[in-house]
Amino acid sequence: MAQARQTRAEIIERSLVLASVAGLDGLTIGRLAADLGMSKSGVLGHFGSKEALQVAVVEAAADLFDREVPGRARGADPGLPRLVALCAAWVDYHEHPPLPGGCLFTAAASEFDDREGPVRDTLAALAGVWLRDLRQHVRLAIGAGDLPANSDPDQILFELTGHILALHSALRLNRDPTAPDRARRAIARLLGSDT
Amino acid sequence: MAQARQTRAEIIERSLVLASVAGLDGLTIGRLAADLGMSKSGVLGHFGSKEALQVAVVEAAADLFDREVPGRARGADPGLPRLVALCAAWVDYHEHPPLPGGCLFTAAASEFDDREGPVRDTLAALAGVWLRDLRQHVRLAIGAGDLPANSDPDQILFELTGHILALHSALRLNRDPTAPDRARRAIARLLGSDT
DNA sequence: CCTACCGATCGGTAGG
DNA sequence: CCTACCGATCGGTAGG
Repeated sequence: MAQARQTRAEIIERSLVLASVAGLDGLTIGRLAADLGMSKSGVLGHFGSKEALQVAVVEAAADLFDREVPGRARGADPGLPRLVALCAAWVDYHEHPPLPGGCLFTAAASEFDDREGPVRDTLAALAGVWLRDLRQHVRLAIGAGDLPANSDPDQILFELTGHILALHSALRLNRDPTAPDRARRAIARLLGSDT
Repeated sequence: MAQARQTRAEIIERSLVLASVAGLDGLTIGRLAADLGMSKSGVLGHFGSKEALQVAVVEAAADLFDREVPGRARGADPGLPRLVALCAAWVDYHEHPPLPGGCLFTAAASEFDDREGPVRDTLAALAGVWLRDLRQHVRLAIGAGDLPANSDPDQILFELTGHILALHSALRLNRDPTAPDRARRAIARLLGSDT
């Protein structure tokens, strides 16, 4: 039914908001049902279990990320220009998060990194896809001479993710408004475009 | 009573282990009581509320961090040598965490960064103390000519915490054994001691 | 999608 | 520190 799909989309949308603030565990069927004016079993019927709901929420967060970050950099040429555009969109996404609790990925990764199961596996797989995308443009940039020939792509990715994680932490824990500019400066230095 | 203090210490010790894996919310009075062979009210009596227990656990995690990181760098001279020693101990602490779930601070900060209340306040205050300590040695290093005179101490701290957060993420989510060396390399480059 | 319900567990309290 | 208990809420199921 189209109606069922619509209801499912509404559940996911609300789940993204709740989970971004309270975490994927803090997201409860009861709270979700109350917010949506549904019964608990009505909510659960769309997913089967809380764990399946959590996986669906993580996948929806990935779709959101794809729209907000790669989606906004798609116009830039492959290689360094695309890498720079991706990083700019990535910082913007943290500076102006589409969800009230900020990047659901960053929070969920920290929440599930010590557990086993499908939620953790989904998070790790999606992070892998994103890093592979970035790595490709790092390699193209090196090949084009836009990054030093002796650059280590994985070292660049390591430091890049660090700058983003520092941004997330400085914004949310320290509420430091200078963090986005610090992240942009760090990234510019890393990618050699600070000249 | 000395016995009461001893019991409290045992509760905290067990709490550190449980919370490092399950988070400060995943830490429950019932599980704690069962593990310790106590009643729930016996556990709760030492703290008054779960929130007070969470604050006590965060403070105990700070004591642990102090022993493991600043405590091991205390022999190095103030300024760049101390800064380098602090960073080396910081990476070691993540590579060989004293708790099974890794740095409880990093996990708890992410868990509580969107909430209000004493747990969040305690976490933010302790992070502030640690950054102030680091900042002092960055400044001394600049004053001594061991870091460029035009260095921005807070930018260095931002990038430093990023490298550590990237280390935490790479170790725990990606289970990447090369992460500690990547963190050391990134830090060496940041502090100019990679020559 | 609903009502009605399950056993388990939550944080916390009363009273000793 | 205990027993005994509270109301609330958890994820989930039966049956429609």
